[in-house]
Amino acid sequence: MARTDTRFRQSHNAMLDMLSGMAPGAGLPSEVQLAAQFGVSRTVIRAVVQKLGADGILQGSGRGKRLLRVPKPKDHLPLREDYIGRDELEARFLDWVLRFDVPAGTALNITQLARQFMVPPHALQEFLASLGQSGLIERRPRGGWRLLGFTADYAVELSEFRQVLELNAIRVFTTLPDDHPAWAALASIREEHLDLLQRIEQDFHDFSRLDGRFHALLNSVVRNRFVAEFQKVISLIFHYHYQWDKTMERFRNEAAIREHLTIIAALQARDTGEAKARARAHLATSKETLLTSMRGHQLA
Amino acid sequence: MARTDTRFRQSHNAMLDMLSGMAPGAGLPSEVQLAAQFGVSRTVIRAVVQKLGADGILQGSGRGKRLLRVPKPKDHLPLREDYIGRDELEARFLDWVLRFDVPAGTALNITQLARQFMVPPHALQEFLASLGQSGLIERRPRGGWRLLGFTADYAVELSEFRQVLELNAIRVFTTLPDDHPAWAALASIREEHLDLLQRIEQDFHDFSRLDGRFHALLNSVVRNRFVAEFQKVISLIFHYHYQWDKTMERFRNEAAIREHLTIIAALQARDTGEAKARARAHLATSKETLLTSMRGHQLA
DNA sequence: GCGGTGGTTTTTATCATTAAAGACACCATG
DNA sequence: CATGGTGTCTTTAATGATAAAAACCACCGC
Repeated sequence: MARTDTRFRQSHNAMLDMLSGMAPGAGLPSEVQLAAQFGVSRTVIRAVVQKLGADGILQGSGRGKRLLRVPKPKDHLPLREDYIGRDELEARFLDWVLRFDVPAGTALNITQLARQFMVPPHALQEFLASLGQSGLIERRPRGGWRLLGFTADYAVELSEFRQVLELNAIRVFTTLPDDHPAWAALASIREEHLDLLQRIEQDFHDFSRLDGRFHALLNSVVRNRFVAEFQKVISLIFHYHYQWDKTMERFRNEAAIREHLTIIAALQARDTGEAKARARAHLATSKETLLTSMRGHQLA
Repeated sequence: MARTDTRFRQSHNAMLDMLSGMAPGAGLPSEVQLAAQFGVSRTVIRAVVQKLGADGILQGSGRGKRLLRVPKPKDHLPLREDYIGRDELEARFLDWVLRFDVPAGTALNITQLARQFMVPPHALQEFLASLGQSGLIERRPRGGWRLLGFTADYAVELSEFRQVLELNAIRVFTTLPDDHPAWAALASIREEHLDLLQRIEQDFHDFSRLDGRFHALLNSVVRNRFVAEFQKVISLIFHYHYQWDKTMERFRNEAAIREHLTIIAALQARDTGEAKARARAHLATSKETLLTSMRGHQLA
């Protein structure tokens, strides 16, 4: 088999479901209508109709198709639920790389990884290529891939780049007109910070997501596809590391919340210099956290 | 045939060349030595030796291989010089997209493009995936690719991103210690600017390359793989557009040189604020040039 | 014992196959 | 005669198969 016939099977079963609601002898809609209804091409519909004819469920051909007998549950075709989507592949792969700190320079094995992640080798190949620009992966001269690894160097450069983007975002933020929706969002997220600070003893775990949303908000005011693209990578990696370093988590998070609040205050006061300074301090601690988290993890 | 046997053919011919310098009856080096010498695996060497044996050039097997007759030029295997490299593919593709302004939203046809660019479809697929993060291309839901196109929006965002990176580079530059080699490079490139200014009437075409090197120097002080990666894309696109817009080229270039010189002067005076301001002005004109160049090209 | 060779396994790039999508022309029916 | 439907065919991209290349291992001869 070449391409998977998932589409055919799904349409087949959907057609059975439709036919179940009809009386024997009733006529069918036209092929074009069926195709539009199921969101597939006419080719698929025709294949389904032909199979149903062979199975004795439909009778006649062309315009004169009629329902011969009501389909039974057994007529449904089983469909294999293999193959995960691209997003899940990304999550699983990063999880694998970051969690089991694969040593830098490891040669990656396409087929093995493809089996491991339950994707066709082809899809993995494409995924690795798309990761190429993130600097985590390198093409070997003659075939194959090499994992450059998530090294301390990488973390430092990532943090520095993040700082460049985020300081720029803050500069842009302070120049926004007062009626810009971002100001309302900022006030709202400030409330959330205060709220979480109140119940920090129990709910300090919630900070990771709040942190992600806060930084996303800051960067959202920069309408730039390149920034957005990098932001995705950055937040992903920081998010993953947050899940590890459990040391002092409660205190780290409380300190981070307070740092966020000083940034918010400076922004609301339209004090660019102060906001930048506060953000610099916050990003510096964030970078340190990332680095110590990595060191701790390498020992484990 | 699955993989191309280019490697085999090259080794085969290289081996013939080596044998030409030997006398009939002479013994051969070991397989491992030959493999190391030609930079291929033993498998290839063994295949070559077997073929040469079948062709009556070598005799015996294993340790006892001897040269039977001196090979003739006709024994050389022809090797197909198809298939360009990855760098040339990148150049050709960008050239195609930027030059023939393909309308935004065009669906790309893998096989057709692969033929057009003389690469195996597989390689093109991987190339497109690697371009995914540059924002020029998008994966269609069910197979295929869509060219998002080099629109005015794209150019604006690219320019803005460039500005963020470059202003940061300038900030870093002014903090460099006096004995950093970048200062010498800066002085040297300043001389080149002055030199070109002298002979601007004839040689204004040389500016494009000088411009590229100037901006590369600025960014080189930021040791960051993400910056470097983006710098590649940016300089590529700006370089391509420089080749088009011939209107006022002589005057544009002279003005740009003078702008460069003011930036250099501010840097050498360690005046961060002034350098940033000058750079901002320069990048603004550069952006305008890019945009007008695009408008002009769309009319053509 | 050591270097070399033969055989075998693993892995990756390409090829051939096939499902899906779309285009076109003809036919039936009002 | 016009409109909508169907049959046939072409094009395209995903996938399984496959061969080349590299790596591994065990054995042999000196």
